Amino acid sequence: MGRHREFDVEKVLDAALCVFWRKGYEGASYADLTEAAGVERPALYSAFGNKEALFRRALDRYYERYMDFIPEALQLPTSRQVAAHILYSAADLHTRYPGHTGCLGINGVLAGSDEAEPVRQVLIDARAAGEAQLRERFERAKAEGDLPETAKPDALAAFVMAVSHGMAVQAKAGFSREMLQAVTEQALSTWPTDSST
Amino acid sequence: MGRHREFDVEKVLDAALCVFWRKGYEGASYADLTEAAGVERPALYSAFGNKEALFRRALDRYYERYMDFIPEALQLPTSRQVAAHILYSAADLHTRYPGHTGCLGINGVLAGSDEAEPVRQVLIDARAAGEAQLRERFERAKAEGDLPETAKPDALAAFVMAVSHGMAVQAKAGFSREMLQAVTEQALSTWPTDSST
DNA sequence: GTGGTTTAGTAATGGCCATTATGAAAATTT
DNA sequence: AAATTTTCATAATGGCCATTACTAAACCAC
Repeated sequence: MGRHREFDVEKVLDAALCVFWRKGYEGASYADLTEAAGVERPALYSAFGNKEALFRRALDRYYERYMDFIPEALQLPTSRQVAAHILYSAADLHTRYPGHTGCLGINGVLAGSDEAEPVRQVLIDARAAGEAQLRERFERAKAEGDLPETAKPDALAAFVMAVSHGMAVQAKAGFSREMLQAVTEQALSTWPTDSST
Repeated sequence: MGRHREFDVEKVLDAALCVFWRKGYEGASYADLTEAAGVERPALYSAFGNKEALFRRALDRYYERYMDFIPEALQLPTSRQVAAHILYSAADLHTRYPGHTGCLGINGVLAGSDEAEPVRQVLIDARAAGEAQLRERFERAKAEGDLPETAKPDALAAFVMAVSHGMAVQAKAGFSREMLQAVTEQALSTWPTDSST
């Protein structure tokens, strides 16, 4: 019973996601969000709670819809393919939409006022979770002989993430996709090979 | 004639630099700045102008005092030493001060409200200038035979900067210096060498 | 010491911010 | 159709923001 919701929650979430992607958490105001979503302020509050909750929902959606290349990559047969898929996909994602370049997780709250600390922590945790998955995948690769005994899975995972994050920063600075692909190729040229093969 | 200034401009600038480093441009309020500097609001305005001008002064100081490893690196004899010096120095700088990790230029304004656009552009330009110097250095290395004919100086410069920026992000997420050094080693592991030597 | 000039510090100003009170409108239930 | 419940939209609220009048104090030249 009661009145029906007149807007599409998913569409509003997509609109909010784009605004946060472009302006970051603190840089995005409710004026920006309502304009992008075409929905009045109180509707956003009643549907999502406060700004932090809205950002978290947008972040979840970001991982679902745009970071799906991570689980894809983890299932590839060799560690090199895993790294290559992640880096090429990141280069693509960070330059795909001229309106919001770079990475939501990084643009979101690298720095900001103390009030944004909880949000910052959420993003740090999300990054750490991704990196942990990658490290485990590389540990498996080492056990399987795909990576040499001398390989350090934690360093390799951190390296792949660092290059990906660095490309996100560069994308925000206006780098072309081709340049980011060249960066990816240079990064992959350092990939260790199993010397016994 | 007239009254003397009672505070040390350099010290105030250092204090402001630290605040911007930690909180970014928009995240730093005048309440933060005056508290850190121990100087009242109007004194900051009369000495530096507005917030943007203060940030620019702090940024200049940042390059002078903390990014001096870039000109140092450019004078080293081989391209590999150049890259190594930059990456190790960045790993060190980004983790040197627990209170303000990462890089001022990146924490500053990766994303934010539209009002911060001019500041964002200043940082983009500063990054681009550094990268251009690096590219020119690698072009020289290629001409000197230190890098092979197949090497792409622009891609190598972008790669070094990407790894450095990525490490800055990771430092902000709490990575240890040791981990960043491992990332650096991985990045340097296949620096192109002149095959004719 | 006095006049002119620069700085210091208090306290204001207007604007934007996230959040919400209030009441009208719409839909479901009885 | 009447009662109830939920959403919608206007407009308010209090807080923090960058910026600045304004007054008092400190210094220099004469």
